[in-house]
Amino acid sequence: MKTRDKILLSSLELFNERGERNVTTNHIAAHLAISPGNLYYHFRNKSDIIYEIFLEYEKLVDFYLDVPEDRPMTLADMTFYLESVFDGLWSYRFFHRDLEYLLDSDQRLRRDYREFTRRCLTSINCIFAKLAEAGIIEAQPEALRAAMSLNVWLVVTNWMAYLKTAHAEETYANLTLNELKQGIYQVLTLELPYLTPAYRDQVLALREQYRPTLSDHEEAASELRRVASH
Amino acid sequence: MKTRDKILLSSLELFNERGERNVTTNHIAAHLAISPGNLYYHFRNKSDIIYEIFLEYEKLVDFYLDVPEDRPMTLADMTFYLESVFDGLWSYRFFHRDLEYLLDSDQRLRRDYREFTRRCLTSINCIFAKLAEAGIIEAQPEALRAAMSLNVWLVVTNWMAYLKTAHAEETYANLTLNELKQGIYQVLTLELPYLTPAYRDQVLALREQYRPTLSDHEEAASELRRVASH
DNA sequence: TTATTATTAGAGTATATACTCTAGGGAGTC
DNA sequence: GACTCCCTAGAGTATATACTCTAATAATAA
Repeated sequence: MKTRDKILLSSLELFNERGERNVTTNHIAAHLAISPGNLYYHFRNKSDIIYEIFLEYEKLVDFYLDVPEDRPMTLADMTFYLESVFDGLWSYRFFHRDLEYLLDSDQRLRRDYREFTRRCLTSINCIFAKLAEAGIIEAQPEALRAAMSLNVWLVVTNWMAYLKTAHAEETYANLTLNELKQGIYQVLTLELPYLTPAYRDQVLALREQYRPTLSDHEEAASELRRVASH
Repeated sequence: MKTRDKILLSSLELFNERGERNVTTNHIAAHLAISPGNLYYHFRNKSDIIYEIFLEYEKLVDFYLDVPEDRPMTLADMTFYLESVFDGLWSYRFFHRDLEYLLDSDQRLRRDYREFTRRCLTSINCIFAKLAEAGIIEAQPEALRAAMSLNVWLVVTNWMAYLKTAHAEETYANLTLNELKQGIYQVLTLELPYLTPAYRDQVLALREQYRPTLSDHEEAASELRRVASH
């Protein structure tokens, strides 16, 4: 693998683990066992690394949220959207953590992120529209659909912060993808009142699969203790 | 005013304006025209300043969200809760911005904040229960009410970040309290499907008062241009 | 082979940041 | 006056951080 790509990969890994604020360019270089000079040969500065990582993230989510198909939407599609979005969030989880600072230090990123948000909101809106067409949820006036979409966005992008600040017992490090996906339960809660009788039970069953349990966290905790005892 | 209080006040002001990450203890001292030594005479470190500010924030929100009354809840009460919570969020807006980092650097704060979140969620839950008792919203099973409360929390605590990252055209500095309160529109959107016919129209009218308009932002932008042209 | 270009090492630097230390001023008390 | 206690100034420090510079090495083209 090219050094440039290794830098991006390691940066993402370290950012996710420790938070962007706690990871310096020197850390990244040391982690790769390369010199700082080498890192700066490939990237002008830290912002450039972050920006490129954002572009990957953006591409991934844009790909996931693409709503091209002429066929009606199914529950499986909706599940796929939800799962994918939370996968993306997990893979680039450092990003939303320090978002405001990142956008303040890089105007390109601010501009691009704003457009990214706009596209995501449009996609969510579109998904709701197609869910209504498919008879899964009741059709709603455009204004309400827009407000609902925004609420979905808010819940999705804030779910991880909630887990890390309010839920995690020890440090946030032992957050798992499974716990993160319990955000799907919250998103489906938003849809609940709009479901058509024909699909209500199916969606309720789907939602039940993501119901938060204590077990995930307990597993993580006992795993930690196990590891620590060695 | 005592120096100690001045430090807390200035810190809050600077944190809110520029973000905690961009405000050093030296900045705070300089802003007050006191020496760093003086600042460190009153506070052991930066974390202690932040912690004390959090205690104020906590006290304020606990006060706002108190649900003591034996009398049934009214729409006016609900409006008060919503307005107050967003006022609090505004006054201490730096806090949620850097929340994760702050909690990572101060275990006391992490513990207290977790309890704080729990209390807030309980209050929201309680408010929903009393709204149902008062016949403003339909009664819901406990599990659903809990999930709804959590969604309200997620929307409320993430609304500002959304505005600052996705909405603001220039730097986030020109965010206004008015814009922030449009978050109430989003919260009421969550309640919409659960409203009883008796109150539906009233709540819709209330919600309409917080409908996002472009005007707030345009005003802020034109104000900026006016100021800049001098 | 030679010339050129791409990559890398690693020492080094300017700046910032959180925080310390010593000396002393001012106000009240004996 | 002398003593004490609270408060303050301000120079200073250890460390970290983003980033630079030069020289050398590997890869490639002529």
